[in-house]
Amino acid sequence: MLKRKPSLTEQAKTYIKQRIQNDEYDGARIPSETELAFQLGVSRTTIRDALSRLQIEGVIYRKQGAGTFVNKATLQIKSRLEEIWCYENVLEDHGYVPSTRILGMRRERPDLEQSITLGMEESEELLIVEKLFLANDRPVILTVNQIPVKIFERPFVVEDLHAPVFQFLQDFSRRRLSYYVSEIVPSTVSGALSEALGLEAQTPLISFEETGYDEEHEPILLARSYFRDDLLRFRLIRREVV
Amino acid sequence: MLKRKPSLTEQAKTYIKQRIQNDEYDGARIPSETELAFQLGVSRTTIRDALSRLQIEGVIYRKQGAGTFVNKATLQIKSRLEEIWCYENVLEDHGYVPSTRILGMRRERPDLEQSITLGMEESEELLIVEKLFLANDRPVILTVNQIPVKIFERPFVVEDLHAPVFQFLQDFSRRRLSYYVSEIVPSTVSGALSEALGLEAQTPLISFEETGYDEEHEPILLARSYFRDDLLRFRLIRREVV
DNA sequence: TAGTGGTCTAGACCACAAA
DNA sequence: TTGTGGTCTAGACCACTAG
Repeated sequence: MLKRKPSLTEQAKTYIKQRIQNDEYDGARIPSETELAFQLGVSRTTIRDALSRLQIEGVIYRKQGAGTFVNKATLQIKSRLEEIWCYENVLEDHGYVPSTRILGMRRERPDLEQSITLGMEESEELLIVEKLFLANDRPVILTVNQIPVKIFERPFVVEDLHAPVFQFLQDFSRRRLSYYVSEIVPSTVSGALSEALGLEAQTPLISFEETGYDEEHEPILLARSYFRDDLLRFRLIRREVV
Repeated sequence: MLKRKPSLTEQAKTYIKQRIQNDEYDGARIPSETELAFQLGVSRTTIRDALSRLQIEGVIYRKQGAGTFVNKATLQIKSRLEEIWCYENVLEDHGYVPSTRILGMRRERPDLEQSITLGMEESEELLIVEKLFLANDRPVILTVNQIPVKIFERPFVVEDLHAPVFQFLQDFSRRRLSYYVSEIVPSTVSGALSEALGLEAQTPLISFEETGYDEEHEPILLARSYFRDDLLRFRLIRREVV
């Protein structure tokens, strides 16, 4: 019934997820693992693997002895904090048309903290990019990215910076962005920031202080992002342990 | 080598995690799955299951063809936002001695929004609890919990409110808190809040607006929490999809 | 090429929930 | 009691990495 490549598990996951999104399992109950295995002609282990991944995503939950169910509560959650990867998608999920504007690009020597965090020599330079994200042409997110110049292996122009950071790094450097460790910091807008985001001074807002790592778990970028929370809300699900 | 109950997977996970924390796998490389299976006298599937859970927790990462490695970058992260379950533990993780003070407890009629979110009748009442968390006797977190009175099945006194909410609900109601959906909201302190947390007015801070659900995915509590971010920082790991 | 993690199978038994 | 998900086994082959 299914073919190899992508993996059977991946295909099974997609199959089930689509049926959930099409509301084909009305009443929230999903067929049993044995039944699904028979339907797709794969082993129960493969189905269990697919369901486990959907469970991690929060799409379904299981009750021993009872069955597997669609998680209606979390189905509507748009931007789950842990899953935010590129802001364009977040804005789309909120129903906005995203666009970007490059406010500034320059090279600078890192300060002590930056050079330590990023493992740079003093003589190296940082590329600093200030980028504004707009939702339906209204400013919502301002990001400042700081990337060691030495990781680039191809030249680029300002227009290339409109692409999502991970895309930009993939295209012009030899390192790939794998994950961020983000710290949530409260602040208030002031000066240039209030102008860029179109907010009155002293408005409270949320910012992320982030370090981006590559697949080798080496830090490759520092970022600071500021959000207009009246246009954008972040949600997350908090559970007991794991 | 291992006995049943708790599950072999759970025991294997604990075994590996402890060895990681004791730094017994210096150089970051963990024995191969086959090797671990042999050492513990279980099947490779069991080991893989244990490792998968550790991977989800961010403790290890795997590279096909190369091996399994300790994730040094995330090992130091204290309060991962997704895993926050009770604030006492968060404070302990930060190295503080936690304590609590009940600032207020009263019953009120819910407003329209509250009654809709919690599925209450207009005639029902809400229990409202204001609780202050202290770290080494300094105020750090203020929470306001709102719980429908009808879910309680045993009487309680003010002292019982010092227990973590999930514990309190478990002991005195017939519903169990299963997870929160939290929204992150920026705000500034004012009035009673600034007094309780010992902050100057207008200091920016982070708050959570939360809805707590039971195991049946029915909402059972509303909460609002405010944090002093100079004493407490929240971190999270953001990855691509899942 | 050898060894690692990734995928997959077929089958077994257990724990739990609902009828 | 029946059927569900939870755990576990033994073994197979594939995809990838490193020496």
